[in-house]
Formats: sequence, C-alpha cells, structure tokens
Amino acid sequence: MQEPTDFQKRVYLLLKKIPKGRITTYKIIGDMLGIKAYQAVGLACKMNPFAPEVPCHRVVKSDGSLGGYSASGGIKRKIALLADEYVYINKWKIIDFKKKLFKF
DNA sequence: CGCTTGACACCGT
DNA sequence: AACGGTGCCAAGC
Repeated sequence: MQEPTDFQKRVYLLLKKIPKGRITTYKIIGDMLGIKAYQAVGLACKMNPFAPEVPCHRVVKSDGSLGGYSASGGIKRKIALLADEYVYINKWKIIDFKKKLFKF
C-alpha cells in the first residue's frame, strides 16, 4: 500500500473530528477541503487503510441516504455501525438527518 | 437505493 | 506530464 496522499490525509483528519452520534456529508467535506469532486472523498474512504480510527460510516450523501460502503460488511455493516451510535436508518435514509448533521 | 448525466480528483501506466 | 478508467458521489429524470 502506498502512503496516503495529502488530500486523503486531509479527509481523514476531518473525519476524525466528527463526534460520536453525528454525521456529515461528502459535499460538506469537499467544501471544507476546497474541492468539488466529492467522489474523491469517497475514494479516500475506500482506500482508507485505517478502520474505526477514521469513521467513514459517519459520512453520507447530501440527501441523507447512506451512499455505499466498501469496507467489509458492505452497506449493511455501515447501518449497524451507525445504529450503534444512535443513528438509525429507515429506507436508506437517516432518521432526523438534519438534526444529526455535523457542519464543523 | 432506480437509472442517466455531469463533473473532477484519484491512481496506474 | 498526459491519458484512460474509476468512484461508500450530486443532481435530475
């Protein structure tokens, strides 16, 4: 595995700032990093060599849906992780999404 | 997640 | 440096 790019490190650093029970979106992260390619944020998560240290599962799409999850367990695992933090999912949407949203 | 289009950083070559 | 393929994507239909 290669060293994370500077971009990736910025993404991880940002993700680690997310408090438990809170979530954020790819759009917000992208805006935070000053980029418009939110896909790159997803890429960073996908290539994320760290496990729970970088809570990728706390990142969702801008409409409150989960998006995807590349780590072991797939999307199902993501739902379980969120439920463990009192963030519940209903039909691929986060319940009280706006209230749990963390805007840094 | 239904599917298609758009936009852009990432990575291997 | 440039190109092609790709993406826990966003927005629209």
